[in-house]
Formats: sequence, C-alpha cells, structure tokens
Amino acid sequence: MKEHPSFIKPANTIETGKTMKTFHSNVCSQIETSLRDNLLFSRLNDSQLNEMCKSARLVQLDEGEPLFHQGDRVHSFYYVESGLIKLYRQSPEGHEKIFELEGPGRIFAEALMFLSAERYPVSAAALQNSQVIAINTKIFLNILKQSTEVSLSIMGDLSHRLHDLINEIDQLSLQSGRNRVAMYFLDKALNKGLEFILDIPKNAIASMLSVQPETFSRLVKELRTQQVIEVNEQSIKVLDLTRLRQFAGII
Amino acid sequence: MKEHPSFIKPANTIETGKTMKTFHSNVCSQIETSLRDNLLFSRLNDSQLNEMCKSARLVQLDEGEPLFHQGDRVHSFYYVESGLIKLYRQSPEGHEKIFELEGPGRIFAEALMFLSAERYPVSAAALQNSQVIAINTKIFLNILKQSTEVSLSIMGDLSHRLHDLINEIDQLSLQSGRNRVAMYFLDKALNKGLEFILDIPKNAIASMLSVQPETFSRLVKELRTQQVIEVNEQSIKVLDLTRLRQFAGII
DNA sequence: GGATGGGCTTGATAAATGTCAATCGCTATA
DNA sequence: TATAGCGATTGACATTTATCAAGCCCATCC
Repeated sequence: MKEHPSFIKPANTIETGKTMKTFHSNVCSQIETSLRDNLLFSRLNDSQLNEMCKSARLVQLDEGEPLFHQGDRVHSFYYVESGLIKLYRQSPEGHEKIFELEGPGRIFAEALMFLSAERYPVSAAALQNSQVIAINTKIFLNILKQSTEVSLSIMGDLSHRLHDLINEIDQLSLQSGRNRVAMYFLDKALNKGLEFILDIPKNAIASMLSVQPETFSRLVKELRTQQVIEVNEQSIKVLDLTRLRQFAGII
Repeated sequence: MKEHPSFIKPANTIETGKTMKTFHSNVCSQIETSLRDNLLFSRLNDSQLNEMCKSARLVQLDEGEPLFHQGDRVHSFYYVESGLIKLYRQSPEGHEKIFELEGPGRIFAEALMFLSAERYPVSAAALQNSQVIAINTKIFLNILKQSTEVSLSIMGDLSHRLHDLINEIDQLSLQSGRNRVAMYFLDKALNKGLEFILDIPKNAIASMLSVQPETFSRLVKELRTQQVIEVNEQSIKVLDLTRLRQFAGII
C-alpha cells in the first residue's frame, strides 16, 4: 500500500452532484506514481502520462459511499488505488445485483469511453474504505489514438470482461443456485487454499451469485451438514474438495 | 442479398476438423466486395483490405450445421454475409443456452483475438442456411496495429457487447421469466411494429430467454389469455402495449 | 447498562420454474 | 401412402427459490 503525500487537498464535486472527498494533486506526482505502476498505463510515454494525470482526480470513499449512480453522465473512468468497489444495479423492487467487484490495480468503467451512450449502465459504491483515481475519458481517448499498444491492451481487457460475463450468464442460465455457491467456494479454495476468509459480507456474496441471502445461508448450511465445508463466522475450511466439485456441477 | 460469382470453389476444412463446404476465392474479389461494405473494414486502405482478404475464406453452412465448437482452437473470427448464426453453450445435462444470434453484417468471435486463451468459449452453428467469411486473426491483428481508427471501432463494438451482456445478466438476476418473455415481445413490437413474425423457432427463443420450452409456451399462453397478444403460429400481434410493458416489468 | 439496528440464520409457506409424459400436427422421407 | 420424427402444447407433479416472519448475536450509541 502506498503512502499519500499530505499536500493533496480537497477539490470540488463528482458526477452525482453530491459533495465528496475529492482531491486534486497540483503537482500530480502522487497520481502519476500510482498510475505508472499499472501495466496498462506504463506503456504511455512521459508526456502522455503527464497529460492524463493533469486531468485525474484522487477520490476518497468511505465504506458504503457511492461513486456514481446508474444513469449519471460519464466523464471519467476509474483506477482502484485501494479498497473495493462494487458495480451493481437495483431492481424496482429494491433488490440489488452486484455485477463485479473491483479491487486494487483494477480499471473499470473504461468501456463507456467507446460508446456514444454517455451514461453509466450500473452504479458504483465502495464496499470498504477506498481510494480511486478518476481519469478523464476525453483526454484519455486522445492519448489512445496515439498508442496502438495501449489500445490492444484495452481490447484484451474488454475481451476478458466479455468472457467473464458469458461465463456468468452460463452459470445463471444452466446452473442452479447450489452450483453457483459451491463454485464460489471452489474458486476461492483453488486460488487461496483450502482455508480462507470471506472478505465481503455474505449478503454481498449472495448478491453476486444472484440468490437471496436466506437461500445463500441455506445452501451454505447444506454444504456444512454434508461435511463438505466447515464454517466459522467469516472463515471457511474446505473438507472435501471432490464433493465440492460435484456440488459445483463439475461432474 | 448479394449474388455470389460461380468461380468460388471448394477448399479444405475448418477448425472442427470436420469437412465443410468452404470456399476460397483466388481472385478475392467476392470476399473483398462483401467486406468493403462493412463499416468497420471500410476504414482499411486497399492494401490492408487486400491482405486481409487473401487470408479469408468463404464458408457455406446449411441449417443446423456447426461452424465451431466450444474448446476448438481459434484461428479466425467471422463476418456474417447472410443467414443467422447462433452462439451457444450446452450444459452437461444437454440443455442449451443461446447467448447471441448474429445476422448479416455482424462480426463475431473477434474478441478472442485479444485473449491469450485461444479457444472458443462458446459453440457456433447456423440457425438457417448461411454464408460467413472467416478472417484470419493473426493477420488481422497485424493490420490493427496500423490503424487506430479500426481499433477504436472494435473497442466500441466490444463495449457495446459488454453493455448487452450486463443487461442480460440484469434480466436473469432481477427479473422473472414472465418479464423476459414480455420484454422479448415488447422489443420486437417497438422495432418491427405491433404485428410481427417470429423468425426463429420458439425453442430457440426460449433458450435465449433462459427458460424451458414448456415454460415459454405457458407464459405465451398467459399473455394470450390475458388478451395482451394474439398468436397465430409464428405470427404475433400485440393487442395491449401498455399491459405488455407491465408484464415486462417496466412499471 | 440498556436500547437499537443490522447481518445472519431458521422456519413456514408460497410462487416460479423445471421435469416427465402424453398428445397433436406437420414435414420429410422411405 | 405410411410412418418416423420433431416442434409445440398441455397436464400432473417435483424441485428450486423467494417471501414473510421471527429470533439471535453483536456492535454501536445514547
């Protein structure tokens, strides 16, 4: 985690119109340092990076604080410096579906740069205290025109997202809630080891998996009583990986 | 619909390994003419277009014939000349989910160019007799590096797809089957007028909407008995647009 | 300390959707 | 012409999931 110099100072507001802890670094060095770390932006030359940084803003979000709402006008895309941002929608009945969680190092909402529709198709809010850098789309588009390398990176990124979304639709269409819950744990187990901690609230996990919190709770209970996993508050221990796979629908 | 000259002749096979009616135009003019019509490719200069065409193949597909299968190695992306191609997946239990239908003028599977994973994440097959042009990804990638304009177009295209997929996930997560069916008809009605013909089999529509054919049939019946639509075989007539909206969940 | 509220769990019940089976009508084909 | 096969529909039923309600635990705040 990087340290933030003390000279960053409050600036004005953001898309939502709501006042927010936004900072603008005059000397730009803080933002520039962060962005240069990113694989994508590292391909820019100094003058390009500098131009981009001049238009960038550092935004500080408290847990639960919104960054933008579905339907807001797009002026920026975002780079996550620290924390966790949820991208979500709400149904008229008030149900929330989380599409994506974006953590440190991730870029999001950049796809909107290329669309004539200039409104956010989802809402974004901080799931934890977070710092994000807002990058002006118009300025970045101009930079893009000079760099095929960066364009190709972005296309790779977009393609990757497409692939993920197709997988999610597959899961929603062809698999049961039970499958999805098991798959979530399976995925964690394969990436983090057989014992891991749930780093987001269970109702957020439920929302990502498109089931109600009650249903999620019951499906977890089923895995517990079936001795497939052991649960202690936020901590999960996988007892039987083979059967977890079966529950996940990976025959 | 364009006419195809008689000098196109049979060539070899395609990704699946299966023999297929593939044609390669020596003089390239047939393919070139088609591709030049496309907004995206029209931005290429003559030598770029020519190079691309030299690597292109014209593929003729009968109704039901597969173009590629999920897991096949990627060598090409595709341009639909005529007909209709479905992109789909099958669950282990044999259920099929159609993700997308691609009609004349559409490009698909181009996103895979930018991914290191070089296998198709879905299967493709003709829903009607179709002609598609297969374009070599490696060669096109080289061309792309020379044209920021085309890159930007492609990014726009990818972004648009992302947006569509997000909407689909929204529908699957936050709306009921009834909503989705009504939305399907509503969409048709707004684009084609209050009377329209279903141009694909009902089980294909059901698959796109992620419901079983039986459920689709029942939901349509409900709309019929509620006097919202009138159904005659493949022909649909919307009787009450306001209530159709309500069924679609647009408060 | 007591009250309040949120996240999580559990139970009872309802609603939505899938499954299995049977039938009808149409088309293609022997 | 007969028939096999497929798409669509309908019925009966099972399963999955949501909904509503209650209670528990824990943190926060007065």
